[in-house]
Amino acid sequence: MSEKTAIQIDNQVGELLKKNSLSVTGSRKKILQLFLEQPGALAHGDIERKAGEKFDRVTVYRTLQTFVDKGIVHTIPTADNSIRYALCKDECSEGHHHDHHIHFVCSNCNNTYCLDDVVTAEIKLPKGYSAEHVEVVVEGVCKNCN
Amino acid sequence: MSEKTAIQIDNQVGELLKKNSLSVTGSRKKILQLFLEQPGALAHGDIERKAGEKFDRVTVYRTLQTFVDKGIVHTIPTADNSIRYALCKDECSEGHHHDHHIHFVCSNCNNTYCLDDVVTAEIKLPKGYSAEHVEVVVEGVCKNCN
DNA sequence: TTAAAAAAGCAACACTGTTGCAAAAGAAAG
DNA sequence: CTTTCTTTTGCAACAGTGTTGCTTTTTTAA
Ligand SMILES: [Mn+2]
Ligand SMILES: [Mn+2]
Ligand SMILES: [Zn+2]
Ligand SMILES: [Zn+2]
Repeated sequence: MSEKTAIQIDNQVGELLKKNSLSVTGSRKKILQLFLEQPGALAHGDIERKAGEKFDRVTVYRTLQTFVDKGIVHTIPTADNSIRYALCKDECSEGHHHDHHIHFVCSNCNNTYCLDDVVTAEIKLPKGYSAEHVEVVVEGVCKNCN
Repeated sequence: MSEKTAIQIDNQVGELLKKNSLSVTGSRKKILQLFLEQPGALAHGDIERKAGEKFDRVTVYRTLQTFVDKGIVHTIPTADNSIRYALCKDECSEGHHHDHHIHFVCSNCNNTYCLDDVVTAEIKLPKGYSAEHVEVVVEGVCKNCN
């Protein structure tokens, strides 16, 4: 599959917003575009740098929070304490994320990837503990840097 | 095994500091005590609240950083982007942490535990990716809250 | 086109973490 | 125990991050 065209991305952006009953505004289109035109995850800072000249810092925060609430993006915790955001797959619905994939942070290029196809073995917890959610973050060297 | 006495903890604190060639100071003793007299992990805020009336905020930051550098404590990333700190096992040496255990965050009491005995299966990454470090954080209900 | 609802921008603020520097405390030696 | 040297602490100032209340602007829907 080749690179997506600007038109294709634009259509996808509109669809995504409508599907989630969100009004179509400049900041939402711009930020969603950023996610769609590249494969990895974005830190808040990245987004602010790329969209922030045009939009207020507060708007970026509120837009991302809206996307998380609606199940359009999900957050990825990292060791350096900076939240990353990545697009959810279609199955995520409002207030209920289904992202059970693991995340990979490249120590070289610092990009973060959702590895959707990696299956993780069930974890046997000690007696008395019950799991609700498991978060796996792998740090290493990515495909492009290897 | 019963609860540790104040004397026991005090001895342990002294030993730990000497073993790592750190001078024995009020803040280091106090903060190390906090870790030793309870099983879970501590957020920076916790420590600041419990030790901060006596010590400056900056001192707490610097003390924790020193402990991390020396391999006395290790950090635990969490979904809410607040770093937790927990005591390392004996094998950790300066600049080289060996904590390959998983971490458990209770969604009820909000305590964080190191689960040293849980073994995690090897993760099969896609071609081209190589792992250096794997971080597993399980969220659920802990032994005390179940 | 208009009215109602939602979002954006702005200012102000709280919280977190960092740095430089002077004062205080600790370690080592005599 | 006292002196000297080294390390740590406290303080002040600051940068970065995220939040809130309120007003203006934009979007939506009738
Ligand atoms: Mn993901
Ligand atoms: Mn641990
Ligand atoms: Zn890379
Ligand atoms: Zn609990």
